[in-house]
Amino acid sequence: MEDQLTIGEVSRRTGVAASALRFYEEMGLIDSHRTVGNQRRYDRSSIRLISVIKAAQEVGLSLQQVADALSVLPHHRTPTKRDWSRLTTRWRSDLDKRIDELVALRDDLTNCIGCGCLSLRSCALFNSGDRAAAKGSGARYLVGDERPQTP
Amino acid sequence: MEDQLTIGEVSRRTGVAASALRFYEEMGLIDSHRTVGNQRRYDRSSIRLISVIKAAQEVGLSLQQVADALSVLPHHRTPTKRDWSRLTTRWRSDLDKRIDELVALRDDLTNCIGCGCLSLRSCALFNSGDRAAAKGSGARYLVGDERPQTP
DNA sequence: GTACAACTTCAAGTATGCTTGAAGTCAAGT
DNA sequence: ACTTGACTTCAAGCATACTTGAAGTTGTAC
Repeated sequence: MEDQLTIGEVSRRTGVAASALRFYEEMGLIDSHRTVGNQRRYDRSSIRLISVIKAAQEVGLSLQQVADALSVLPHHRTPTKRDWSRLTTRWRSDLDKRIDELVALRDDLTNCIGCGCLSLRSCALFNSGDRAAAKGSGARYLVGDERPQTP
Repeated sequence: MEDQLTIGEVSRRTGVAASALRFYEEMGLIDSHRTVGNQRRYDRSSIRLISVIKAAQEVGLSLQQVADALSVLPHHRTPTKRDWSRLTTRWRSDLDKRIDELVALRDDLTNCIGCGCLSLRSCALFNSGDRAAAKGSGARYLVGDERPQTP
């Protein structure tokens, strides 16, 4: 065994199915080179990359978003510390935002449990349209059933 | 306008498309009754329920999971405080878990940014297989590229 | 009483993220 | 050399979560 991994080895080590690895390659997320007999061989660094992909998915990014993010990495040379740093810094802020959203949701839920207000119109959970709307295009996840400024 | 909402009204107030509402109904997530002319009419309380569904999706639950969770609510009578409480308490712990996972991921990512270790084998991000594995069936999101106990 | 938007069902289509299967090729051990 | 498991491509299939479109019906406003 040289410093090259077969798709099976990569699959076993990452827990990602071989079919998924081929799919990722097709999507441009990872790459490999071929043996004379046309079989894929992976650098060890691919394992890292795949871990990062999985982490990003965990955060809730789509493969397309991951692909976009990865495009900041130089494809033709080994990424440097700085390259990775740029990427992970970006993701960290996505992650921060996502965590904040979930924490806000948790707080609402907690209040609602405390006050039993799911049957009440004053409940934060059901009047959080403003906060959600203020967040922008995503996350309009909660909408009140009262229209504050209507007849 | 009585205390009954048309599908269009519900759609506008929740931000959920009418087609999605029909879909939810088919999935057994929500229900409605019909006019003499076979059009759907919704109780105001449906808005609440739909908000809860959206919140649950935000947390990362599938519609099936939401359906399962909602099945604890009595379908034939108006849910009480206690009923809602049971549901939201359950989700809260899911949410807590999810937040913990993301926070752990963020910490790893932060460390990795600090140390630039994405090229190093000592990196927490790439050696967190144990922690991830210990979490159970979900979330095996990070796998090291070193096999600690192999030749 | 008629116009017209809003509703109805049902079938098919879309996007994402893969998996499965068929049919064939490669690599490594004996 | 031969076997056998691992690999290859390509097409089709699947689950989730809907959307779209066709063809027809309802409800409200004038």
